[in-house]
Amino acid sequence: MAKTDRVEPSRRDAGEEQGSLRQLMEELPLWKRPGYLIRRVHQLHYALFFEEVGESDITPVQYGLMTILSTNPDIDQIAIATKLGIDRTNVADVLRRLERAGLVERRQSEVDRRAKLVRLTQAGREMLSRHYPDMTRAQARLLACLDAKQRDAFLDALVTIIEANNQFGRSSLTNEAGGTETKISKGRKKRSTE
Amino acid sequence: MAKTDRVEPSRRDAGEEQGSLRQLMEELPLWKRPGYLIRRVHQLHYALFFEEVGESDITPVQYGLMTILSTNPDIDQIAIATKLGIDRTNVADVLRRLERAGLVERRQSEVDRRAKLVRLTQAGREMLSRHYPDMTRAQARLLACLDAKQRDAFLDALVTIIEANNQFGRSSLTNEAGGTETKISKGRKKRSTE
DNA sequence: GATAAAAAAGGGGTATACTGATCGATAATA
DNA sequence: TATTATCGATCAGTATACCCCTTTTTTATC
Repeated sequence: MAKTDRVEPSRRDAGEEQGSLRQLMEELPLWKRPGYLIRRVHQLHYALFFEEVGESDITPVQYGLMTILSTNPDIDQIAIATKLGIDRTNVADVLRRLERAGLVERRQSEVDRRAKLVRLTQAGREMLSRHYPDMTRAQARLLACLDAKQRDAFLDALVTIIEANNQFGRSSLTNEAGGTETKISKGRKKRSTE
Repeated sequence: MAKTDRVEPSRRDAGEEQGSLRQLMEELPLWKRPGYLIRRVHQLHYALFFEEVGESDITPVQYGLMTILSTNPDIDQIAIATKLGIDRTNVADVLRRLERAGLVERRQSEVDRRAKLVRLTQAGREMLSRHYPDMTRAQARLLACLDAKQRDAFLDALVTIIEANNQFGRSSLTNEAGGTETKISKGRKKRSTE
């Protein structure tokens, strides 16, 4: 980690005033915080994905969304959000870009004129197939440093965490299974528009 | 096609046209893709962080940046980017918000007039201390579903992955250790501005 | 059938994150 | 010294991701 980057190495004694905070940090530095580590790994996956799939201008989220469409044609945007685990407004953004690229098409549902049903175009299906090996390679490279047992345990832990916490956030899966009203955005505090 | 919109779970047989793609997806569906799972966990951590620390309008990245400042006062922005593992342009964005909130202050370095040295204000230090328990609680809650052994293995795997892949992305740590010229944004493909 | 509740989509706003490019200051070299 | 290369910061642009709020349509209730 190399404590002394470019900044003067000896410059650390300026933190006198911090006092107890300093030792607080030593108890639980960044590299012990799961949230920090997960953010880093998340970014690494993005970088690997772009390196493997990059020239197609497709992002991991877009690929994931199209994966869902491939097995769920004519789905509406909220159902996509639920399955993908992202916010519904974000789904609309992603779909707009995919539609602009000609990879999906949206049309009004005749049954429910509020809903817009989405499906892959032929180009979308081809894109998905063509880059499937690339996507898989990106996934594999990310975990290449772990042996099979570690890898399984790691994926297991991720799934466990998601299932144990999926009541949080707008993108939870709760609104299809449990019909209680205390589900969406209940625990979120507002960000105070400032 | 277009029968049921809203898409019931049992509605999977509509994917006739996809053919081989469909079975491709069954081999490696979303829930087997580490990148997808990590994104979900990343978002869950954000949600938990906001639930615990939320009323302060502080984000995980901002808290992490201030944590670094607490042990590295008078650091420049590129050094922050290296330590935090984010892009340097993003550091500038985050700092701008923190400065606006009065939590950090920037001043020109006298030694190197290109550099702007950053440090916490008193308000920043207080904020960091005050919400330390909240932040810790958010971290703990995320992994509360794992037992101690799983937790250690999980954190271990995260660190392993980061260290094994840290040559990717603008936010890598490589440019301090290895002095070769092939380091930054070498493997990235451009996104083709469309 | 009229009214109220809920659902789907969209608009507006903000934060994170990265790319490419530029620009001023410093360092290294001719 | 003058030129060149590099470094730190910043700007413009884009994508992801979330919030709140509104509009339109549907469904449920009276």
